[in-house]
Amino acid sequence: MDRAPIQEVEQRLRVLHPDARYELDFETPFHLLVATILAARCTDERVNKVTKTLFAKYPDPQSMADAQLEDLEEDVRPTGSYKTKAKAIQGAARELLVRFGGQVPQTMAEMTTLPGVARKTANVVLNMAFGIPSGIIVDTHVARVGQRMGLTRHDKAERIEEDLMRALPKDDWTHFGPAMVLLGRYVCKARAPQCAECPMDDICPKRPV
DNA sequence: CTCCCGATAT
DNA sequence: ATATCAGGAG
Repeated sequence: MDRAPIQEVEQRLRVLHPDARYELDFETPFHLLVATILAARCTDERVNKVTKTLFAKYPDPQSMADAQLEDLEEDVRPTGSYKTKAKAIQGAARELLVRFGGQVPQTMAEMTTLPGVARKTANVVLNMAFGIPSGIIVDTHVARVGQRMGLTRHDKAERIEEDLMRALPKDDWTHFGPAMVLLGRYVCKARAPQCAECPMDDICPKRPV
């Protein structure tokens, strides 16, 4: 077997993680947008620690737009790339105010005009905050697991997403991403994949990635 | 392709 | 001590 049957993978993921959600804490679409921008090359766990205090200080686009950039930088520092990220979340907050009436836009085209937002971030917000099947979340976990299981032979997120979207009915898109993240984070781990305990073991070609 | 940066696993 | 992890912009 050189590739796992993706429908079967999704079926099993449904059983294992029926309510799979992205693990970023948020109360509003704006919070999820900010949290996801901060999640670039950073674990969700660390983002949640940072956003807890961040959202207490800056709960909405207006307060974040008005913040001192230096304060923002200090607040998001533990997530890495803090200067870039502080600028991105403040820039995004200002764009929301100026162009979208203070609301997070609900289309891929609009979302990806925001600083710090490409397809992965846009998909997280559109899928999780609005329930819009804009695409499939492809983060490092989905990419790695997808490659190991032979669900794609590409290594760029956008191409991987295309392969997955082509192979899966739209109804499965929003579930598949977060469920694959869980599989990747706890079983099909980057460093030491736990194949012996993997529910996909019998259908996985185990490609080296 | 390089740069942005910090935390944890080994 | 050092490798590895985690997306987007320019």
